[in-house]
Amino acid sequence: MLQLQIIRENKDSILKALKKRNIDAEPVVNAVLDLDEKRRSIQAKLDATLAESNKLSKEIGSLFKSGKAEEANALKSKTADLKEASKQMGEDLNLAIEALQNQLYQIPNIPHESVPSGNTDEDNEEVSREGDVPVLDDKALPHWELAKKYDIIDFELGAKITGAGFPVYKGKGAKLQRALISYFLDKNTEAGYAEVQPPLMINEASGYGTGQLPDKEGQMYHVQADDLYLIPTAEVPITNLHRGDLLSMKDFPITYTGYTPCFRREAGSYGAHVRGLNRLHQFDKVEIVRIEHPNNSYQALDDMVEHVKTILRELKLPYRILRLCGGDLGFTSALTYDFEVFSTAQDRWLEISSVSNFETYQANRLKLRFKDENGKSQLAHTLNGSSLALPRVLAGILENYQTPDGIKIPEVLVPYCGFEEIN
RNA sequence: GGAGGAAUGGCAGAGUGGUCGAAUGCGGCAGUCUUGAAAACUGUUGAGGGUCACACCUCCGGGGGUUCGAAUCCCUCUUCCUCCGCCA
Repeated sequence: MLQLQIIRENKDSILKALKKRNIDAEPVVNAVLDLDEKRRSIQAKLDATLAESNKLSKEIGSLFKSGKAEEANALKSKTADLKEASKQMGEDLNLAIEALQNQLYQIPNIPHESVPSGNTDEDNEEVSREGDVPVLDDKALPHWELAKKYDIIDFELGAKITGAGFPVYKGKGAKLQRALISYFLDKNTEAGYAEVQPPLMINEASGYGTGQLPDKEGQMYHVQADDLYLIPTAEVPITNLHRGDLLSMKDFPITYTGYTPCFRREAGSYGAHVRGLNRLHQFDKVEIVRIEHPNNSYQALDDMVEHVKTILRELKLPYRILRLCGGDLGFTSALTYDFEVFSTAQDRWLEISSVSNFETYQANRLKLRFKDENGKSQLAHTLNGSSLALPRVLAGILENYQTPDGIKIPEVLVPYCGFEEIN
């Protein structure tokens, strides 16, 4: 959520920046400014009334103390009107605050200046590309065929147990998945990220904190009986670890990594592009999260990008990095780099990581602040990235490492797997 | 699930109806001392709103109530602790 003060002071530049997202934010920004004005005016009146009432109370108190009960009782009657008025104003104030909040929730983050303009994923800017795309023979199969051939992932079985998009990993497929999780976590902890295992369900406050609510309510599974949501990503519980915190400078940087399953309803997604592992309702992901001083957050973002690169290099998967354009940028993000692995057998790029700086957008909702060098509290910056999303890495490995005789295991994973080939 | 207890500033911890936004300790910051550091000593230090700046207002887990006045009394919810039951 954008900071009110910044909206007040920079309306024009905010509107201009939001145009990169192809939205005209003027109506909502105007509504925010009006409601803010309204809120302050109600607040001022309420404060004056309360001040008067406080003053009377003190007088009454001192009159009682000095034994002038009669005068005190006379004053009491004067407070009734004030009380009634302040009650009404309090209700008006709450309504104004709520309305203001609702409008603020509708304004997305301001794109970073480096974000290219554009509407769709086709307008994303490729910033680098690395790795060799293997040359496969004509009999190369997409991963869902390979999964069946070697009996390592069973989509139908998962559909029986739960539904489409909930695969069952079997045998070496399950082991490979576990190997990847361990490998990712090891890489991340070696790089200094502290490992955590957060809850897989979150409450409403956490959902609002990182911005999944109210914006993406329909994308999360909601457990009605307890009013909890299944996490769509570890970003939510891990970033919320510090909701409400007032940090000191020496706490920075705060860095975490965590493995969790992720649950996404993905309502309305069908067709060839969501086949196999390409898009699931439940999938595994290892996440990295950082909380940073504002001056350092873009350096941190670069560090995260570099870190993910080293993993993909070790896995020897061909990848490219995209800087998301305004139209494709997530609601809460200021700058996002997507990593995509080239799947030879499908002849397409698969998104396997998304690394973002949210600047103060989430921190504002989280009330995640720190004391700066002047002793002032200000909002921290939050960042996160996948390192990595398992299914598409798995798809990439299966497809790119296939041979007529079986699927080779990337060298770095062999110690984790305990075998060199799936056949 | 049942019975009790608790929730206070960055942390610990006093405070049971009227200058309490809140003692004290730790921590933080500034200074004295020191070649430097530590120790010691002195001062300072909650958050948010509001204002050009003051004033002023709000906040003692959340919500509601009693009262002229609530951290303090009542109701309710949440969370934590102890005991009992159940259980991976």
